[in-house]
Amino acid sequence: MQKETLCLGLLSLGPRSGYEIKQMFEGPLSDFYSLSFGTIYPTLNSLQADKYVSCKQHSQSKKPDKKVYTITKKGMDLMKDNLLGDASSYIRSGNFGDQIKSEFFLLLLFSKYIPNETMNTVLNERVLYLRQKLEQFKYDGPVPGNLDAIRNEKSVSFIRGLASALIETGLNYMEKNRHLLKKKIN
Amino acid sequence: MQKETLCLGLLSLGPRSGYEIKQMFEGPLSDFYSLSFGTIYPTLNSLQADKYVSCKQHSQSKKPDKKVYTITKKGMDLMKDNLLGDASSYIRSGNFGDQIKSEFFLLLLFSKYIPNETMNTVLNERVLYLRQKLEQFKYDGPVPGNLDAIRNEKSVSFIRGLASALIETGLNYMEKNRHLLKKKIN
DNA sequence: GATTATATATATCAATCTGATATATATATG
DNA sequence: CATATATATATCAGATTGATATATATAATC
Repeated sequence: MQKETLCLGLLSLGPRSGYEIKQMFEGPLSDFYSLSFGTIYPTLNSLQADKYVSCKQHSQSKKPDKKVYTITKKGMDLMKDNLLGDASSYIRSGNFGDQIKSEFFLLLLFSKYIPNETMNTVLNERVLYLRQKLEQFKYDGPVPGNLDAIRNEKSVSFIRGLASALIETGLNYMEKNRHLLKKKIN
Repeated sequence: MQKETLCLGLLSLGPRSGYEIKQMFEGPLSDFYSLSFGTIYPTLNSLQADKYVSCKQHSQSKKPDKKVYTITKKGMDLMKDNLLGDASSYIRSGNFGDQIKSEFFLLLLFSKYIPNETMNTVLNERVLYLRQKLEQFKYDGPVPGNLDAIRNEKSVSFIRGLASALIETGLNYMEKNRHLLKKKIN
């Protein structure tokens, strides 16, 4: 999916600044996708130049102006067109997997060259992290204002349910099978 | 993990060409990590220049020479040092998650702007893909020669078991809950 | 039998993206 | 009172990808 479509999609949930879009990537979207500031800000500028979004500058005494972007009708149209195109490309591509870079799995793969105590800590920290993630996905209380819209999306309940189920399976598997990883060669 | 450490780690399983390393990323490693030719070839050249690997040129009548790299003692030492450093960094970083870019989840997220029939195909193809993946992870028969070594790593049985469990959970969840995604706004 | 597609094999590079840094201030923490 | 973190935008060197070039063998399709 193009960065433009993704930014428009997030702005379709309500007006937002670049900083707040980044917060969505760091927060609820962090397990599925991310873009850096170096991509977000130039993308918003180019979307504004082409009238896909409008921008209101909120001067905040002494802090840099907060630029709040609102998606336009033209922007909504482009977003829908692009999403349909992206879905069709996804289907045609034959590539239905996700792009993953997992430091954790690389460490597992080469674990025989890593001291047992170190690998133990790696596994313990991963388990702790997953437990935290599980809580996050199950948590149903209030969230900060700028993250509220995404939380209320219907598709997001489906995704959160899926993520919770996957993490629970992962945790159970690791508890039952981590003894298989003992013993290093060197 | 640095690309150098990763390439050395794969060469520690046995001598290999750059092309064969790429095949590992396309095959058994594809769900955990990947590097492109544009990264692999220059990395191997620099590892060779610094004597971390040696290289034997197998001239094959009319095809480009196959350059088979073998990890040296110096290379094994660097690999182990780096792996220990990487594991320690992983622990200290506080960042225990994986880096993921999932076109599928983005399409789910914005599914209300995508026609029902299109999303249906997206979900069907994803399910088909996951069923295939599951078979792959459970398959215990013979694999092509250059992929044999990684298959026989102890840690890989742990990883394959985990992956199978996760995919099964994902498939079950999607079967039971995909009805929740029906109905689009537009 | 001819053509097309796929596999083997390395190499290079424009375009893209990230991670770091710069700038400036407010607020929380120790 | 000093330090760290959060808000907020912007930029860019360096790293990475995805595409392309080169060359041939083999398998599939027509």
